[in-house]
Amino acid sequence: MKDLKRIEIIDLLQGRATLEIGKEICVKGWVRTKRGNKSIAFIALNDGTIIHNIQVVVDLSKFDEDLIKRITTGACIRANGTLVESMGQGQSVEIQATEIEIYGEADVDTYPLQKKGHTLEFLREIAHLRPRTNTFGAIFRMRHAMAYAIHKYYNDKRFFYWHSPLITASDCEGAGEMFQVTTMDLNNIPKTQDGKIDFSQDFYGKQTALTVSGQLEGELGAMSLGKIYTFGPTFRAENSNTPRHLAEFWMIEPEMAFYDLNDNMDLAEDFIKYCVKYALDNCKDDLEFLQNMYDKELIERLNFVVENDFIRLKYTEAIDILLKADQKFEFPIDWGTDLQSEHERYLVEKHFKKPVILIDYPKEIKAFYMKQNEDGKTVRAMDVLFPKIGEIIGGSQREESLEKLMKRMDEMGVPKEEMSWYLDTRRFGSAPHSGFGLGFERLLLFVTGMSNIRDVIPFPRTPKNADF
RNA sequence: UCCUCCUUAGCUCAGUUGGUUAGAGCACAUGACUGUUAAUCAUGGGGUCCUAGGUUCAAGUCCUAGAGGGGGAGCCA
Repeated sequence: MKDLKRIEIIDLLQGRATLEIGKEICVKGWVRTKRGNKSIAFIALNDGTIIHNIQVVVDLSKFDEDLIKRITTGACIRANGTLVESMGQGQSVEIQATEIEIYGEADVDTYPLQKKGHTLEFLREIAHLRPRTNTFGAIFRMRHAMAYAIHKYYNDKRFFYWHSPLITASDCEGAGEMFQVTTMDLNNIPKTQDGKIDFSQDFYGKQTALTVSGQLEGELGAMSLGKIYTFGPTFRAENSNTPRHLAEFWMIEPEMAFYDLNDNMDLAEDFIKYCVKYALDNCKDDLEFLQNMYDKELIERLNFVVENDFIRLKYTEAIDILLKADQKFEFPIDWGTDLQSEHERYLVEKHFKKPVILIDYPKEIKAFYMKQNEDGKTVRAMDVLFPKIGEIIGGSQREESLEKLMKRMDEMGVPKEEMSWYLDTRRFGSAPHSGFGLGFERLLLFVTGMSNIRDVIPFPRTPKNADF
């Protein structure tokens, strides 16, 4: 078989390569469908570079019958052939095959992917094969594009990519049950004399767990490099079984010195709009597919978010709106308690019909590190609420006063001794600063139009599921 | 974790009041067709009715428990 340099299908279909009709080329990829009759076969070939397939046309009189028979849905092949203008509808160019090699067959009786008709639930059970479908190809290409857009956005704004540790010994990073990390023999756990677990014999010499947030270490970066962001995996051991929660997810956490809450909101809004705009500009084919298959208003909704300002609203004002709302809620509206999902949805989807940034929450329902307002009752927190997915960002201006911060830690029972490294930021050269966390998969839910977070990460980790 | 719904062929689903041999579409196999687009047409093979108990002359169908999954809620990103 002639040794030709492989051309990626995206280059064939989008004309990025210098190609001419009549030239002999080579493509490699996985067979999506094969159809035809006694004398001719059409193979739809996909190599993952783009959602569209290249059509390989096979004149059966020129090929061994057994070879063609072994080319089935899912098989991987290499094909040499002449690039020609298509005689059929549906594609502009196709390949008239001259030689075909099968890299790997896919047994028709056991290969689980078919030409049609799979539910997202079924595909979740074969997560190792689902990237070969149109849907998950589109989603994971977009996942990459969003990750790239995030790095580009912050790099262009002179933020530094900062690596907070994934293993941590502080158990007060924020809300959330933690996954313990240990090298101790669980069948023979060392005990101290008073019968407690002796963590001094563990790998780090103390009790450790996977991080639930890189924020506290992120603040150390901001108080030195000025503007940083983290972008890495985050672990929460909560028994959450919802379409919006994962036990292992990715989070982006920018942290900025000299930013007050307004600067923080400006950044959050600009950042999300940039990412959505990036998807619109760079993922057109994948977006159109997802729109056709899953969400008829997807592109319209993305454009709407890019073009319209987010509503900015104080918690207290939100309570007033909800109290006057012409709608019955299951849960009572009461100043001082956190808003329920139904309340957030009312504000975002019914009242404003726009993304909403809620600020100045009661201090009792927010974390210890948030800057206290002068009213003594609220803190400079902000939650960005999106239609369908709810909270996509949570953040705040941080309390920079050592005295106020320590007082709040005492009130909330946060141990100051273990946190002395954190308090040093306030002890030495403290400064106003702010930051937030954006759930990467929740952003992906929004830009892909998917409705279950397990479908926007290759191998979802949830309670009772760590397959693959 | 709570509420609720679901589990029947490889996949998606139907299955009447508890009653004979559990059906369809797609997929697959064979055949037909010189250009298909989820190709079409004909024929054919294919079942632990989620699991374990129970009620009954008789259970895919009713009851109990369990497992897995969906949706909603809580926790949050």
